[in-house]
Amino acid sequence: MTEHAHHQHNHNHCVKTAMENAALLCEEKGVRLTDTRKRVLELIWQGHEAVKAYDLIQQFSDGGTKPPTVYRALDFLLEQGLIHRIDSLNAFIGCPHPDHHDECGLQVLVCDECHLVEELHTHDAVSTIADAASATGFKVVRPVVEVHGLCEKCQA
Amino acid sequence: MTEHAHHQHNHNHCVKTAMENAALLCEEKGVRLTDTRKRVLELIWQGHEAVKAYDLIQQFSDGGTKPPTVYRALDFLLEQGLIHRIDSLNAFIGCPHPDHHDECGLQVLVCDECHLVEELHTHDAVSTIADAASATGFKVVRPVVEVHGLCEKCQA
DNA sequence: AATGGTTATGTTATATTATAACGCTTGTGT
DNA sequence: ACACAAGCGTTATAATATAACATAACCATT
Repeated sequence: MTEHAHHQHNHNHCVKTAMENAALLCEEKGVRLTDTRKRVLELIWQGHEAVKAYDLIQQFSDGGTKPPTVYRALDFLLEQGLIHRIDSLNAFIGCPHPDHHDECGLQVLVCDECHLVEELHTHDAVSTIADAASATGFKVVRPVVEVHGLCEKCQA
Repeated sequence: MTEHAHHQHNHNHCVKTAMENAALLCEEKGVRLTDTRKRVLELIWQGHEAVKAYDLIQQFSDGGTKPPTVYRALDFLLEQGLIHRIDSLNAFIGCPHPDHHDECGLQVLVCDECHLVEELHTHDAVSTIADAASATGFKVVRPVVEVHGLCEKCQA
């Protein structure tokens, strides 16, 4: 059984857990999880698919929420490690375990069909790459692995 | 000695080789390396740093070259494997070995200071990740590794 | 509860990156 | 020469993201 059985799960539980973790983490760090930030995080957690910034903006029911507001919230959430940015999609995804910050960088499987994103934590792989990098004199700061392909569902 | 001694090398040679390889490859594949495409490839090969699309556009001395022209050339060069797109930078880099298409996906070291990009080919790492991916039922199509950090020069 | 500093948000404008759509030109095979 | 496909020019616009400055909310200290 993998960490994420996406097929058939009570997603409300995912959202609830994520929001609780976020609240705790911000409490601990002494940073403020304001309404806007909370709202953006909730919207991102509507599913396990990566979400685009302008989709978030449109989902604000008030209709008056402007790009900078949302981008600022996204920046905050990124800084706190509550979400990740998927560069190859220009999109954002909730982090399921914002508490332990990752030594092995960000590793994600990205479905090209449905944009489902699942995290990996293959520590071996990244240390192999880090070694290769160091061998060339490069100082590794932030390894990112984005594996594109098809999720189980979309392999129909 | 690594593949790229960036510090002190005759870069004209890099460009020349790249252009020759490109010509050969296109010949072989029966696709046309037109003037625009050649020009864009040359401009990208002005250095080993990733180059932004709009910088390319501005570097066309005629001044009349418009975005679609350059983006079409970039699309062509990407399709032929003559360049790579660095998602985390929205930028492009020449591929030093467009002839053998890579089973281990794209792996690059990206300097956050100077945007120097160097390719890796750590086959092990990617197979480790691919295994982990397969274990979750994911079908890997295109693994991408972008390691951010500091190149030798920029570690001052 | 007033004061003042810091943090967060609102607002307007604009920068940056990329593509759609359409018509013309050029190349290629017959 | 002809027809078809591929490439390019041109205009407009979509999609993504940030700068700059004004206002408001928070909160620590008086």
